[in-house]
Amino acid sequence: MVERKRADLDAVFAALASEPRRRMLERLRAGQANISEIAEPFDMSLFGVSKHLKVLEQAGLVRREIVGREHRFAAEIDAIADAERWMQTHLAFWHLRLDALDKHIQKSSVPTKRGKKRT
Amino acid sequence: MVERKRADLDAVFAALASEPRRRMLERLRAGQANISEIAEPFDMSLFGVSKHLKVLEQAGLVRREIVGREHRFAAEIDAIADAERWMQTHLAFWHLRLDALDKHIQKSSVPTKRGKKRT
DNA sequence: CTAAACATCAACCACATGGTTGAACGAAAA
DNA sequence: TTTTCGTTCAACCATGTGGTTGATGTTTAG
Repeated sequence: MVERKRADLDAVFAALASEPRRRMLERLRAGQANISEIAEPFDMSLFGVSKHLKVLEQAGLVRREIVGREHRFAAEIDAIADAERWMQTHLAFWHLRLDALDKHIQKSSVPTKRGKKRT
Repeated sequence: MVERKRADLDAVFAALASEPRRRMLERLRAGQANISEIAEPFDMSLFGVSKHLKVLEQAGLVRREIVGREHRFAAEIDAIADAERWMQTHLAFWHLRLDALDKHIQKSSVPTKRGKKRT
């Protein structure tokens, strides 16, 4: 197995909790880019963009490759996949519970007041 | 259509970017609970927990129902589903691109130096 | 060599976040 | 009514975040 370090969910979710950063990720879906290119559509200082990219990098959402005087960034998939897994699990448990509730409702649809509901 | 207001992704992701809050959500998968019950496993003041729950509530991740002197919380699914959708989309684009790259590699596996790669 | 391009650094500001405490308030139980 | 329970409020503190600027450092181009 690839000894990939488990993504820090706190960092991943925090990095995603910013519209500019999500847009930068979307930008990188089209291929790699350097900071100036990434900064282009934003009304923000270059250094501001650089800071955002550092957040994404530390969360493992992008990879930086320094080539001469430019820093080229590329989207990274594993971190986001980990976060997605947490959500999937959460949703799965949720649906399990809804199913259970459904069954419960069907059972107690008989109007005899026998079952004591705790809620 | 249910006129459900689009979840604010910033708020949802930010709310999820905290281990205590994720644990609280996990707790609520087992059913609703009031603040004291939710606070039980945490080494934190009641008011601290209350603040976390407010964050979850404002992100639309939980629903609060005031019953007498207690505030009962229940997990809410739509907001998380929205965030999950963003991730799904992101991953989908990613895989599309990987597929395209695969094809490109297969094409250019013939050693004639015809295709000009821009990267 | 000199100049331009790409990016960083340190310092700063304003504001949000995560946590505490002690006082207070409304509802329920005695 | 008095007490207790569940929770909020205001105030406070420390730290993190999002943004700026001006100076600096490297790499490439002229």
